Amino acid sequence: MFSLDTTAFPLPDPRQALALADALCRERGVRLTELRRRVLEILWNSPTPLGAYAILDVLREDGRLGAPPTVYRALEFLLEQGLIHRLASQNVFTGCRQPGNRHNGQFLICQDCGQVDELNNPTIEESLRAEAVARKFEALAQRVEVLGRCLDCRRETINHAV
Amino acid sequence: MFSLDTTAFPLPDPRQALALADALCRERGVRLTELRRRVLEILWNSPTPLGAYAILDVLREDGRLGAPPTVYRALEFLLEQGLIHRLASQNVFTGCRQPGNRHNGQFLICQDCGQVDELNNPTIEESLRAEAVARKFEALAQRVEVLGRCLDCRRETINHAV
DNA sequence: CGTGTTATGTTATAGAGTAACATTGTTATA
DNA sequence: TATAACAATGTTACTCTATAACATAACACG
Repeated sequence: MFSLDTTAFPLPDPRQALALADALCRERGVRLTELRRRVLEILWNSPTPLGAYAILDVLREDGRLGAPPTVYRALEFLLEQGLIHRLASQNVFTGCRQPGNRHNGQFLICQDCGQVDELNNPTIEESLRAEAVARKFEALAQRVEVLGRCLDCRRETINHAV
Repeated sequence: MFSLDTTAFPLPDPRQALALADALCRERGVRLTELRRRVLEILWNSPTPLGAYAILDVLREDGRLGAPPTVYRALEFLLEQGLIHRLASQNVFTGCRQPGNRHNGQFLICQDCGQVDELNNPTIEESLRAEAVARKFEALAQRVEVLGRCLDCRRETINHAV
Protein backbone atom coordinates (compact mmCIF):
# COMPACT_ATOMS: atom_id res chain seq x y z
CA MET A 1 0.00 0.00 0.00
CA PHE A 2 1.23 3.42 -0.87
CA SER A 3 1.05 5.95 1.86
CA LEU A 4 0.13 9.44 0.90
CA ASP A 5 2.52 11.86 2.47
CA THR A 6 0.61 14.57 4.22
CA THR A 7 3.41 15.33 6.61
CA ALA A 8 3.70 18.94 7.53
CA PHE A 9 6.56 20.60 5.77
CA PRO A 10 9.43 21.63 8.03
CA LEU A 11 9.96 25.30 8.67
CA PRO A 12 12.47 26.34 6.03
CA ASP A 13 15.39 28.61 6.60
CA PRO A 14 14.04 32.16 6.16
CA ARG A 15 16.68 32.80 3.51
CA GLN A 16 15.51 29.82 1.50
CA ALA A 17 11.90 30.92 1.80
CA LEU A 18 12.78 34.41 0.62
CA ALA A 19 14.85 33.13 -2.25
CA LEU A 20 11.95 30.97 -3.37
CA ALA A 21 9.62 33.95 -3.10
CA ASP A 22 12.01 36.00 -5.21
CA ALA A 23 12.06 33.31 -7.85
CA LEU A 24 8.31 32.83 -7.90
CA CYS A 25 7.61 36.54 -8.21
CA ARG A 26 10.17 36.99 -10.96
CA GLU A 27 8.63 34.06 -12.80
CA ARG A 28 5.16 35.55 -12.44
CA GLY A 29 6.21 39.06 -13.39
CA VAL A 30 5.05 40.60 -10.13
CA ARG A 31 7.14 42.83 -7.92
CA LEU A 32 8.34 41.58 -4.57
CA THR A 33 9.29 45.08 -3.46
CA GLU A 34 11.56 45.81 -0.54
CA LEU A 35 8.58 46.40 1.76
CA ARG A 36 6.75 43.25 0.74
CA ARG A 37 9.92 41.24 1.01
CA ARG A 38 10.62 42.66 4.44
CA VAL A 39 7.13 41.78 5.67
CA LEU A 40 7.60 38.24 4.42
CA GLU A 41 10.99 38.10 6.12
CA ILE A 42 9.48 39.28 9.40
CA LEU A 43 6.96 36.50 9.22
CA TRP A 44 9.59 33.90 8.47
CA ASN A 45 11.83 35.15 11.26
CA SER A 46 9.07 34.67 13.79
CA PRO A 47 8.58 31.27 15.42
CA THR A 48 4.85 31.92 15.52
CA PRO A 49 2.38 33.67 13.24
CA LEU A 50 2.08 37.41 13.69
CA GLY A 51 -0.76 39.90 13.63
CA ALA A 52 -0.64 42.90 11.33
CA TYR A 53 0.19 45.25 14.17
CA ALA A 54 3.02 43.09 15.45
CA ILE A 55 4.50 43.26 11.96
CA LEU A 56 4.03 47.01 12.00
CA ASP A 57 5.96 47.23 15.27
CA VAL A 58 8.91 45.44 13.71
CA LEU A 59 8.81 47.72 10.68
CA ARG A 60 8.97 50.68 13.01
CA GLU A 61 11.93 49.18 14.81
CA ASP A 62 13.52 49.13 11.37
CA GLY A 63 13.13 52.87 11.39
CA ARG A 64 10.56 52.80 8.64
CA LEU A 65 7.53 55.02 9.00
CA GLY A 66 4.31 53.24 8.50
CA ALA A 67 0.65 53.00 9.26
CA PRO A 68 -1.68 50.02 9.17
CA PRO A 69 -2.39 50.26 5.43
CA THR A 70 1.31 49.84 4.74
CA VAL A 71 1.24 46.42 6.35
CA TYR A 72 -2.17 45.34 5.13
CA ARG A 73 -1.31 46.12 1.53
CA ALA A 74 1.86 44.10 1.73
CA LEU A 75 -0.05 41.24 3.34
CA GLU A 76 -2.69 41.43 0.63
CA PHE A 77 -0.04 41.05 -2.03
CA LEU A 78 1.61 38.13 -0.25
CA LEU A 79 -1.75 36.43 0.18
CA GLU A 80 -2.57 36.89 -3.50
CA GLN A 81 0.73 35.33 -4.44
CA GLY A 82 0.16 32.44 -2.06
CA LEU A 83 3.31 33.28 -0.13
CA ILE A 84 1.52 33.53 3.20
CA HIS A 85 -1.65 32.27 4.84
CA ARG A 86 -4.07 34.05 7.09
CA LEU A 87 -5.36 32.19 10.13
CA ALA A 88 -8.81 33.66 10.55
CA SER A 89 -9.46 32.22 13.98
CA GLN A 90 -6.45 34.12 15.35
CA ASN A 91 -6.20 37.16 13.10
CA VAL A 92 -2.61 36.30 12.29
CA PHE A 93 -0.48 35.60 9.27
CA THR A 94 2.16 32.97 8.62
CA GLY A 95 4.52 32.05 5.82
CA CYS A 96 3.31 29.38 3.44
CA ARG A 97 5.43 26.23 3.55
CA GLN A 98 4.64 25.17 -0.02
CA PRO A 99 4.31 28.37 -2.00
CA GLY A 100 4.93 26.78 -5.36
CA ASN A 101 1.42 25.52 -5.94
CA ARG A 102 -1.61 27.47 -4.87
CA HIS A 103 -3.55 25.68 -2.17
CA ASN A 104 -5.74 26.24 0.82
CA GLY A 105 -3.84 24.44 3.50
CA GLN A 106 -4.94 23.08 6.81
CA PHE A 107 -3.51 24.22 10.09
CA LEU A 108 -2.90 22.86 13.55
CA ILE A 109 -2.76 25.85 15.85
CA CYS A 110 -1.48 25.58 19.40
CA GLN A 111 -3.54 27.80 21.64
CA ASP A 112 -0.83 27.86 24.30
CA CYS A 113 2.29 28.79 22.38
CA GLY A 114 0.82 29.91 19.08
CA GLN A 115 2.94 27.60 16.96
CA VAL A 116 1.38 26.36 13.77
CA ASP A 117 1.76 23.24 11.70
CA GLU A 118 0.68 23.43 8.08
CA LEU A 119 -0.77 20.32 6.49
CA ASN A 120 -2.03 19.65 3.07
CA ASN A 121 -4.26 16.62 3.11
CA PRO A 122 -5.74 16.38 -0.39
CA THR A 123 -8.43 13.98 0.80
CA ILE A 124 -9.87 16.52 3.18
CA GLU A 125 -9.68 19.22 0.54
CA GLU A 126 -11.38 16.93 -1.94
CA SER A 127 -14.12 15.95 0.51
CA LEU A 128 -14.96 19.55 1.14
CA ARG A 129 -15.00 20.25 -2.55
CA ALA A 130 -17.34 17.30 -3.05
CA GLU A 131 -19.69 18.55 -0.34
CA ALA A 132 -19.83 21.89 -2.08
CA VAL A 133 -20.51 20.33 -5.46
CA ALA A 134 -23.29 18.19 -3.99
CA ARG A 135 -25.00 21.40 -2.88
CA LYS A 136 -24.29 23.25 -6.10
CA PHE A 137 -22.14 25.64 -4.12
CA GLU A 138 -19.23 27.22 -5.96
CA ALA A 139 -16.29 26.73 -3.61
CA LEU A 140 -13.64 29.40 -3.97
CA ALA A 141 -11.55 28.91 -0.85
CA GLN A 142 -11.28 26.71 2.19
CA ARG A 143 -10.35 27.66 5.71
CA VAL A 144 -9.46 24.67 7.83
CA GLU A 145 -8.01 25.24 11.28
CA VAL A 146 -7.65 22.81 14.15
CA LEU A 147 -7.19 24.43 17.53
CA GLY A 148 -5.57 22.66 20.44
CA ARG A 149 -2.23 22.03 22.10
CA CYS A 150 1.04 20.99 20.55
CA LEU A 151 3.23 18.25 21.93
CA ASP A 152 5.66 20.63 23.62
CA CYS A 153 2.93 22.41 25.50
CA ARG A 154 1.34 19.14 26.58
CA ARG A 155 4.70 18.05 27.98
CA GLU A 156 5.03 21.33 29.83
CA THR A 157 1.69 20.90 31.52
CA ILE A 158 2.54 17.39 32.62
CA ASN A 159 5.90 18.45 34.03
CA HIS A 160 4.45 21.36 35.91
CA ALA A 161 1.67 19.22 37.30
CA VAL A 162 4.19 16.98 39.11
CA MET B 1 -23.95 0.67 -0.50
CA PHE B 2 -25.15 2.75 2.37
CA SER B 3 -24.96 6.44 1.88
CA LEU B 4 -23.96 8.52 4.83
CA ASP B 5 -26.28 11.45 5.14
CA THR B 6 -24.29 14.61 5.44
CA THR B 7 -27.08 16.78 4.15
CA ALA B 8 -27.23 20.17 5.69
CA PHE B 9 -30.01 20.45 8.21
CA PRO B 10 -32.84 22.74 7.19
CA LEU B 11 -33.23 26.02 8.98
CA PRO B 12 -35.67 25.27 11.77
CA ASP B 13 -38.51 27.46 12.83
CA PRO B 14 -37.03 29.95 15.32
CA ARG B 15 -39.62 28.88 17.90
CA GLN B 16 -38.53 25.28 17.60
CA ALA B 17 -34.90 26.22 17.94
CA LEU B 18 -35.62 28.26 21.04
CA ALA B 19 -37.73 25.52 22.59
CA LEU B 20 -34.91 23.08 22.05
CA ALA B 21 -32.44 25.52 23.58
CA ASP B 22 -34.72 25.89 26.60
CA ALA B 23 -34.87 22.14 27.02
CA LEU B 24 -31.14 21.63 26.65
CA CYS B 25 -30.28 24.34 29.15
CA ARG B 26 -32.79 23.06 31.69
CA GLU B 27 -31.36 19.60 31.28
CA ARG B 28 -27.82 20.89 31.78
CA GLY B 29 -28.70 23.08 34.72
CA VAL B 30 -27.53 26.28 33.07
CA ARG B 31 -29.53 29.45 32.79
CA LEU B 32 -30.84 30.57 29.43
CA THR B 33 -31.63 34.03 30.74
CA GLU B 34 -33.91 36.46 28.97
CA LEU B 35 -30.95 38.28 27.42
CA ARG B 36 -29.25 35.12 26.20
CA ARG B 37 -32.50 33.79 24.86
CA ARG B 38 -33.18 37.05 23.06
CA VAL B 39 -29.75 37.03 21.43
CA LEU B 40 -30.34 33.49 20.25
CA GLU B 41 -33.74 34.51 18.94
CA ILE B 42 -32.23 37.43 17.04
CA LEU B 43 -29.82 35.08 15.37
CA TRP B 44 -32.55 32.62 14.45
CA ASN B 45 -34.75 35.38 13.08
CA SER B 46 -32.03 36.49 10.71
CA PRO B 47 -31.67 34.82 7.31
CA THR B 48 -27.92 35.31 7.52
CA PRO B 49 -25.38 35.21 10.32
CA LEU B 50 -24.94 38.43 12.27
CA GLY B 51 -22.01 40.26 13.76
CA ALA B 52 -22.02 41.23 17.42
CA TYR B 53 -22.75 44.85 16.64
CA ALA B 54 -25.67 44.01 14.41
CA ILE B 55 -27.12 42.03 17.30
CA LEU B 56 -26.49 44.99 19.57
CA ASP B 57 -28.45 47.21 17.19
CA VAL B 58 -31.45 44.92 17.41
CA LEU B 59 -31.26 44.84 21.20
CA ARG B 60 -31.30 48.61 21.20
CA GLU B 61 -34.34 48.61 18.95
CA ASP B 62 -35.91 46.48 21.69
CA GLY B 63 -35.35 49.44 23.98
CA ARG B 64 -32.77 47.62 26.00
CA LEU B 65 -29.66 49.50 27.01
CA GLY B 66 -26.51 47.73 26.23
CA ALA B 67 -22.88 47.92 25.36
CA PRO B 68 -20.68 45.47 23.48
CA PRO B 69 -19.90 43.32 26.53
CA THR B 70 -23.61 42.66 26.93
CA VAL B 71 -23.68 40.96 23.57
CA TYR B 72 -20.30 39.28 23.74
CA ARG B 73 -21.09 37.68 27.07
CA ALA B 74 -24.34 36.29 25.79
CA LEU B 75 -22.57 34.99 22.70
CA GLU B 76 -19.89 33.41 24.85
CA PHE B 77 -22.53 31.53 26.80
CA LEU B 78 -24.31 30.37 23.66
CA LEU B 79 -21.02 29.21 22.16
CA GLU B 80 -20.16 27.29 25.30
CA GLN B 81 -23.52 25.56 25.19
CA GLY B 82 -23.10 24.73 21.52
CA LEU B 83 -26.23 26.68 20.63
CA ILE B 84 -24.46 28.88 18.11
CA HIS B 85 -21.36 28.81 15.95
CA ARG B 86 -18.89 31.54 15.22
CA LEU B 87 -17.68 31.92 11.65
CA ALA B 88 -14.20 33.24 12.17
CA SER B 89 -13.59 34.19 8.57
CA GLN B 90 -16.52 36.63 8.71
CA ASN B 91 -16.66 37.64 12.37
CA VAL B 92 -20.28 36.57 12.56
CA PHE B 93 -22.43 34.20 14.56
CA THR B 94 -25.16 31.81 13.52
CA GLY B 95 -27.54 29.43 15.24
CA CYS B 96 -26.42 25.82 15.42
CA ARG B 97 -28.67 23.48 13.44
CA GLN B 98 -27.91 20.42 15.57
CA PRO B 99 -27.43 21.69 19.08
CA GLY B 100 -28.07 18.38 20.78
CA ASN B 101 -24.64 16.91 20.34
CA ARG B 102 -21.55 19.02 20.62
CA HIS B 103 -19.75 19.22 17.33
CA ASN B 104 -17.54 21.45 15.28
CA GLY B 105 -19.51 21.75 12.11
CA GLN B 106 -18.44 22.70 8.64
CA PHE B 107 -19.80 25.68 6.80
CA LEU B 108 -20.46 26.77 3.26
CA ILE B 109 -20.48 30.55 3.33
CA CYS B 110 -21.77 32.58 0.41
CA GLN B 111 -19.62 35.64 0.00
CA ASP B 112 -22.31 37.42 -2.00
CA CYS B 113 -25.43 37.04 0.13
CA GLY B 114 -23.93 35.83 3.39
CA GLN B 115 -26.12 32.78 3.66
CA VAL B 116 -24.62 29.78 5.35
CA ASP B 117 -25.11 26.06 5.05
CA GLU B 118 -24.04 23.94 7.99
CA LEU B 119 -22.71 20.48 7.26
CA ASN B 120 -21.49 17.78 9.51
CA ASN B 121 -19.40 15.37 7.54
CA PRO B 122 -17.97 12.95 10.09
CA THR B 123 -15.35 11.73 7.62
CA ILE B 124 -13.79 15.15 7.33
CA GLU B 125 -13.93 15.62 11.07
CA GLU B 126 -12.33 12.22 11.57
CA SER B 127 -9.61 12.88 9.01
CA LEU B 128 -8.65 16.08 10.76
CA ARG B 129 -8.63 14.32 14.09
CA ALA B 130 -6.39 11.62 12.63
CA GLU B 131 -3.97 14.22 11.26
CA ALA B 132 -3.75 15.73 14.71
CA VAL B 133 -3.17 12.39 16.38
CA ALA B 134 -0.44 11.55 13.90
CA ARG B 135 1.38 14.70 15.01
CA LYS B 136 0.67 14.16 18.70
CA PHE B 137 -1.37 17.32 18.63
CA GLU B 138 -4.25 17.52 21.07
CA ALA B 139 -7.17 18.70 18.94
CA LEU B 140 -9.74 20.64 20.89
CA ALA B 141 -11.79 22.29 18.16
CA GLN B 142 -12.07 22.44 14.42
CA ARG B 143 -12.92 25.42 12.27
CA VAL B 144 -13.88 24.45 8.76
CA GLU B 145 -15.27 27.09 6.43
CA VAL B 146 -15.72 26.96 2.68
CA LEU B 147 -16.08 30.35 1.04
CA GLY B 148 -17.78 30.81 -2.30
CA ARG B 149 -21.12 31.44 -3.93
CA CYS B 150 -24.43 29.76 -3.30
CA LEU B 151 -26.70 28.53 -6.04
CA ASP B 152 -29.06 31.52 -5.85
CA CYS B 153 -26.27 34.02 -6.27
CA ARG B 154 -24.78 32.10 -9.15
CA ARG B 155 -28.17 32.21 -10.86
CA GLU B 156 -28.40 35.93 -10.25
CA THR B 157 -25.11 36.57 -11.92
CA ILE B 158 -26.08 34.55 -14.94
CA ASN B 159 -29.42 36.31 -15.29
CA HIS B 160 -27.91 39.76 -14.97
CA ALA B 161 -25.28 38.89 -17.51
CA VAL B 162 -27.98 38.40 -20.19
C1' DC C 1 -32.97 37.30 55.81
C1' DG C 2 -27.89 37.44 54.81
C1' DT C 3 -24.25 35.85 51.92
C1' DG C 4 -21.74 33.91 48.16
C1' DT C 5 -22.30 33.44 43.32
C1' DT C 6 -23.76 34.49 38.83
C1' DA C 7 -25.38 37.79 35.47
C1' DT C 8 -25.68 42.33 33.71
C1' DG C 9 -24.60 47.40 33.38
C1' DT C 10 -21.10 50.84 32.40
C1' DT C 11 -16.96 53.12 31.06
C1' DA C 12 -13.06 53.03 28.75
C1' DT C 13 -9.87 51.21 25.73
C1' DA C 14 -7.33 47.83 22.87
C1' DG C 15 -6.98 45.45 18.55
C1' DA C 16 -8.12 44.64 13.58
C1' DG C 17 -9.05 46.47 9.20
C1' DT C 18 -10.29 49.92 5.48
C1' DA C 19 -11.56 54.40 2.83
C1' DA C 20 -9.82 58.18 0.64
C1' DC C 21 -6.60 60.96 -1.04
C1' DA C 22 -1.56 62.63 -1.49
C1' DT C 23 2.95 61.49 -2.85
C1' DT C 24 6.55 58.93 -4.78
C1' DG C 25 8.58 55.27 -7.87
C1' DT C 26 8.60 52.57 -12.20
C1' DT C 27 7.93 51.62 -16.80
C1' DA C 28 7.11 52.33 -21.31
C1' DT C 29 6.92 54.99 -25.01
C1' DA C 30 7.04 59.19 -27.76
C1' DT D 1 15.22 62.10 -21.87
C1' DA D 2 10.66 64.10 -21.09
C1' DT D 3 6.41 62.59 -20.02
C1' DA D 4 2.40 60.16 -19.42
C1' DA D 5 0.33 56.07 -17.28
C1' DC D 6 0.39 53.12 -13.80
C1' DA D 7 1.94 50.82 -9.56
C1' DA D 8 3.34 51.25 -4.86
C1' DT D 9 3.69 53.65 -0.65
C1' DG D 10 2.65 57.52 2.70
C1' DT D 11 -0.80 59.74 5.51
C1' DT D 12 -4.96 60.87 7.91
C1' DA D 13 -8.92 59.52 9.65
C1' DC D 14 -12.14 56.39 10.67
C1' DT D 15 -15.06 51.96 11.27
C1' DC D 16 -15.65 47.58 13.10
C1' DT D 17 -14.47 43.90 16.46
C1' DA D 18 -13.45 42.65 21.01
C1' DT D 19 -12.06 42.86 25.93
C1' DA D 20 -10.51 44.77 30.66
C1' DA D 21 -12.03 46.48 34.81
C1' DC D 22 -15.07 47.70 37.97
C1' DA D 23 -20.09 48.66 39.62
C1' DT D 24 -24.62 47.05 40.34
C1' DA D 25 -28.33 43.88 40.33
C1' DA D 26 -30.47 39.23 40.44
C1' DC D 27 -30.47 34.62 42.12
C1' DA D 28 -29.77 30.53 45.07
C1' DC D 29 -29.46 28.53 49.20
C1' DG D 30 -28.40 27.67 53.99
